[in-house]
Amino acid sequence: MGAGQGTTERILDAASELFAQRGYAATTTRAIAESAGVNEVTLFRRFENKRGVLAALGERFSAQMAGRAVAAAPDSETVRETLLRLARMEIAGTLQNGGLAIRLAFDAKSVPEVAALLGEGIPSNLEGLADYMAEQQGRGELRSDIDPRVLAEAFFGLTSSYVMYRMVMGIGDLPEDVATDEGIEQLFDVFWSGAALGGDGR
Amino acid sequence: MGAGQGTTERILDAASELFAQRGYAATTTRAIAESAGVNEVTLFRRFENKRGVLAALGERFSAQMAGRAVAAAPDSETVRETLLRLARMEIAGTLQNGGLAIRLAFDAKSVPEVAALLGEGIPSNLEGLADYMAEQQGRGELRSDIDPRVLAEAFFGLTSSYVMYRMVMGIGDLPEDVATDEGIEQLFDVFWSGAALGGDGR
DNA sequence: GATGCATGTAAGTGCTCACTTGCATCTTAT
DNA sequence: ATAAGATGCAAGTGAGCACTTACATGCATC
Repeated sequence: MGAGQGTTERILDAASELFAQRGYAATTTRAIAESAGVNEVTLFRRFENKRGVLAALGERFSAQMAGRAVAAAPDSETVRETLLRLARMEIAGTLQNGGLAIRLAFDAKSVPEVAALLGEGIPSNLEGLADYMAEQQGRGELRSDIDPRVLAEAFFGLTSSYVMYRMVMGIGDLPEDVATDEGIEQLFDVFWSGAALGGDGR
Repeated sequence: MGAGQGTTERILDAASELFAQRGYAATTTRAIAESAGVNEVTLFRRFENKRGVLAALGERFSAQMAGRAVAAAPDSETVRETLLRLARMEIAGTLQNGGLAIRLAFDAKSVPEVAALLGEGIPSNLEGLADYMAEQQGRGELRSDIDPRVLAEAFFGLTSSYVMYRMVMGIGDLPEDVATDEGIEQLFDVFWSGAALGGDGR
């Protein structure tokens, strides 16, 4: 095949799946190549080295993530709707690449190149959401007796552990359609009822 | 030193810390030995192999866990108190061994021996808590419009991601005293206000 | 049908890792 | 003092891994 295009994609797909399943360090280049149905040498002709595969994956990843900011909330939406939508996006995005982000977040502590790739992604996401929470507290939409960072942590804690349980630890069923799944709304609702003003008489 | 006793403990302590930080596969026996201030050969004289260290760690671990059931709640406690106490115990226990359990839960998918060690630990914990939640729903202590398993998942999701952020990903400050820490109570309170009956008019 | 390009095959290099072996040293109990 | 047991040290073995090199094959285009 002269289809040099598809080869790169197949390698990245295989790498994404294997990294997510086993982590970066435990995934061999041989396994990636085999899983992509490609010779190992081809992998090294396409990418400078194993780290290069990870880097390319990172670019593809952040391209997908591009539209995922809280900021882009239409005015017509209630805060509850915005956060539920964000939760579904968060879960869908993380599920889509097989829990890759969560897995890599774990690897980051032991694998320097992973840390470099992930960079400030997660902390800054957390901070961004905390800012949003604080803003909504100011507007009286969220209870103010709780640190906004705690609210943000609770939010991401629920979404990330939702994916973690299912993709990494194999606990619980995968949702058929993230956009409409009942269980996700229930889980979100526990958070929301706890975070909204008026929920607890505060 | 003829103190053969302390040596084993020091090796296990070092292994626990390193496994938690880097994961099982990424931790070398050399690093364990060095961190324990012991020759690598000594490690292999004390334990049959690397897996043996993990197994010994597992026994010590489940010994510590022994008293950590929800069931042991005194009658004088409210449900809120019981769950908060459980949350603090959960967090303290997981922090104490440096996020080891969470880290190993991740490794389990790629490292068969880790999976064998962890066994059914986490799923059964989840189920046990779900049973408790269902019971409290029956007594009118918790809102009934949410699947008890979702409540259990939300609970463990918050406690485990609390530890995950701090120990594994290095985000946020470590609590000085888990038993009294304010942040933990706030985080729990988000869950509680969302889970309790009457919190949301349901 | 010749040229170029992507891929496959086979073999190998150098490194790190789990784990071993042989011997010296130190501590403790007798 | 001596014997026994725990530890250290130096060196090595075999396996797996990332990555390389040299060469052959197939598919397009001109």
